[in-house]
Amino acid sequence: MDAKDSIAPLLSKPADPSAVAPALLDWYDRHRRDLPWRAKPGEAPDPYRVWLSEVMLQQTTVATVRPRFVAWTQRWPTFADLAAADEAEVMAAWAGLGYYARARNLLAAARVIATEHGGALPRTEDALRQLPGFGAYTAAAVAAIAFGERAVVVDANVERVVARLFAISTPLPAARPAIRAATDRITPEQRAGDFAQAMMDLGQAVCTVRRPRCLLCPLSAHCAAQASGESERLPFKKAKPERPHRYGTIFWLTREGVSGREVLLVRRPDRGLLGGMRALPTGPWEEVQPGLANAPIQTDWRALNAGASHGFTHFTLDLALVTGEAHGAGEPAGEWWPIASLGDAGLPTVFAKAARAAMGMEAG
DNA sequence: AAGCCGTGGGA
DNA sequence: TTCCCAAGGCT
Repeated sequence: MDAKDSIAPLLSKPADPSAVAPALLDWYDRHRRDLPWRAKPGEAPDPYRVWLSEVMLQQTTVATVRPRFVAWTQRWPTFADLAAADEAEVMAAWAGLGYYARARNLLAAARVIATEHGGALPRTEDALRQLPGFGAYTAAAVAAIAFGERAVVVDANVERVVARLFAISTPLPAARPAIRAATDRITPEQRAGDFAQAMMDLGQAVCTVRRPRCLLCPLSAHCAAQASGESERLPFKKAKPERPHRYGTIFWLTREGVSGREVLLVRRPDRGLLGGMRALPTGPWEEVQPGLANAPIQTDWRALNAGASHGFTHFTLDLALVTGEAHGAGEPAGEWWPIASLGDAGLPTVFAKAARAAMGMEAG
């Protein structure tokens, strides 16, 4: 080995980018995870299942997705089944998974696929990119994993692995163009789908955010960050703004229905936070507690010594809980839902929490 | 382009 | 407790 070879890792790049994919694919063939949406070796992938898994896994952990994926594919096993589904049922089936625009886009895309693509996904990245819910990542991932196209797949795992492999010290998100270019350099012509999944498995199990297991890494010999001892510090990230606090009121409005107690639910507007989801009525969410503003009806509201606190991505919400009994005059907007089967309403987590609190108070 | 958009788990 | 983060997309 001459001097040039020995300092190569210090030049902020793998000595030989073309050596990365073979080493990684060899590791993947021995350590790949067995996942419900993943084709077994030698099996043809099912594009519907690949697509659904990619959407469910956006910003969502494998542990959370696994049971939801199984339940979903039992209920809607194909594009055609999903395209024919009722929107309210689809939204309720997504309840608790978060980022609810994903569910709306999933259904919208299934219907476009049924009506304009003969019931099958297009194979190319560019064509996939035109469908609702397909951004740069998902289009590349589906093209590569479902159809074997050579696409450059970059998710948060790949960003981390590649930032370390090439010791890219520009903070995210400014580093994205450089990271994508570097990923392009190590993506193989063959098995691009396995390569992408291998990078993600590696990022999940070995090249982790904290305490990366560099001793177990099949790429350590090629890794610039490993050579310079800065694996755990990369990638750098721009600091995030601090999360503000907001306050609101939940109105737990009940009545005696034909088959037991019922509570008033509303449907949130299609766009915005928790868009299109069933919900408990709330007033505005503001920096100061808004009290009984925008109550669904005028009645004798009673404050409960309970509420719900919930962290969203960009603010924390504290909801006070008030209860009231519907009187005869004036029917409020919304739907009356049997309290005994509230679990079937498909409430987002913040409202499920509040409902539990309200029922606990009433039972106690 | 940067802010909006959920949730649950790990440290 | 609090903070960070995960197979991102949309505007």
